[in-house]
Amino acid sequence: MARKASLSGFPEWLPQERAVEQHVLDTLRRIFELHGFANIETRAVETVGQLLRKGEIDKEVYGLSRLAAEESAKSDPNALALHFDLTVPFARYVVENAGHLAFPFRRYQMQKVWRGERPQDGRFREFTQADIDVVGDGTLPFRYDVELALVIAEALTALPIGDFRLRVNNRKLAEGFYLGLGLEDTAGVLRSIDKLEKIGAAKVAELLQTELGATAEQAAAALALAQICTADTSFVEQVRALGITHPLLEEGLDELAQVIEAAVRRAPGKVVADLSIARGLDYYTGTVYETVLVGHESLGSICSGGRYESLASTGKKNYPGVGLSIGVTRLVSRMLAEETATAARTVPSAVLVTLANDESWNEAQDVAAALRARGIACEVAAKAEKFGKQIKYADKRGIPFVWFTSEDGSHEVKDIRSGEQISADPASWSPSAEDLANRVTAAG
RNA sequence: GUGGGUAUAGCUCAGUCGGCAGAGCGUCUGGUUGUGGUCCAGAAGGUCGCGGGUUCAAUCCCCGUUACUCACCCCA
Repeated sequence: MARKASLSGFPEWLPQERAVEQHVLDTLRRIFELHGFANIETRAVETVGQLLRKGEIDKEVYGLSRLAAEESAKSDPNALALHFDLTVPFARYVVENAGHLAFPFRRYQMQKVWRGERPQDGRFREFTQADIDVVGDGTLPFRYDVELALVIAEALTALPIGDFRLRVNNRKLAEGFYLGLGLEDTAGVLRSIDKLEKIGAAKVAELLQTELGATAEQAAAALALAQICTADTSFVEQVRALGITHPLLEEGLDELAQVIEAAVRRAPGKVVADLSIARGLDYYTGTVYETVLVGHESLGSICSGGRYESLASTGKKNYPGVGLSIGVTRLVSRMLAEETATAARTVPSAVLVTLANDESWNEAQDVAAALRARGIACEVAAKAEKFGKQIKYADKRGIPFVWFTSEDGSHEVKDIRSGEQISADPASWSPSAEDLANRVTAAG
């Protein structure tokens, strides 16, 4: 069902596909709000200076200029560009509105973002992210790192996407371990470790020795750490068994253990401690999260995030935060391609009100109005075509019910899936709960 | 940004070793004086991605270009 877009990387869905995406967004919204997250929306545009504050990914950023504008200096920090994620705009928003927000501030945000990447399966240039973050004024209790993992696990469980694994690591743990091991270039080690799944342990060991000057023993220890992956807190013992000590390592072990301990109770089987998770560690300062769909690991992470010790700051003030971002478009594109979930109809209508003759249009509108007044989505046929055609109109759209009104004013409604036809009253008839809305259901 | 593959009907693809362009599915119309999905008949729909070259002749060969696609990079 998933089709190629005319412009690669800028996906557009058919109505039935969009229904699946909307179901995902509705579900996420419901779960996030059940956990008390408030919604905000930020503008699509930020200044270049704001977007590049943290890093050097400028080649991924789409600039914004008038067609008539002169070729202006790209380095102009006041030039405008489309946001490439929702975290950077959120950080700006927090600083700008700090006086109006109550901290810790928890928000969710579901918007399009843009990245000038080479598109591929599951990778887009325009896509939707659904973020939740909590940001504190000055300090933010670690407890939120635990809570967010649970909220995300609950949200993903509510989606018709099959099994997933929320893999959690902690940068302090990894960094402390490498420092205790005597490897100073912790970022370099992490970059190498990140390749573990792709190139294998032997190649990574080689890389660590040739490029980072590690000894064979140090490389082996670093690899041993990365290969630890447990569904409970037993990773702590496994790390200690490697015999490395460092204050930062202890702190990281304690934090990660808190997350896993809570997850074992509240989201059993969904969250694992995976010490090979290294991505994004550059900007994160503690907990890091990454999520894969079981059986679709090659799709990459569908939800990632972590702890920033200074998500935002202004002079004296510092705002630490922790958050995660769900790649809605990536997730939906795979759901559509694999048909793990499908929408029953191409339109919201549950009922098509037919016309017996062209003069009965007003009466048909009365029927439709009575149904709509009770929350039943319906539409009225435009022409008094043969009933066969009117039924076909409904069938092609997946509309389950067709309404007939006789000249004597009596009504009948037909379920075109079963063929069953019964007399009905527009003031009281209702479809079953499943047929009321366009249901999105997981494939069996 | 680097490297490989592909480009023919709305979709999935054939095809001509250079000589008027094909199938299946889908779409539309009719077959039923009114209750669909089957069946039958018919129709519409293509500058063979775009530009140039070779040739009597190019959708086919050559060059360029654009788009799509896969891998790398990076990431949701």
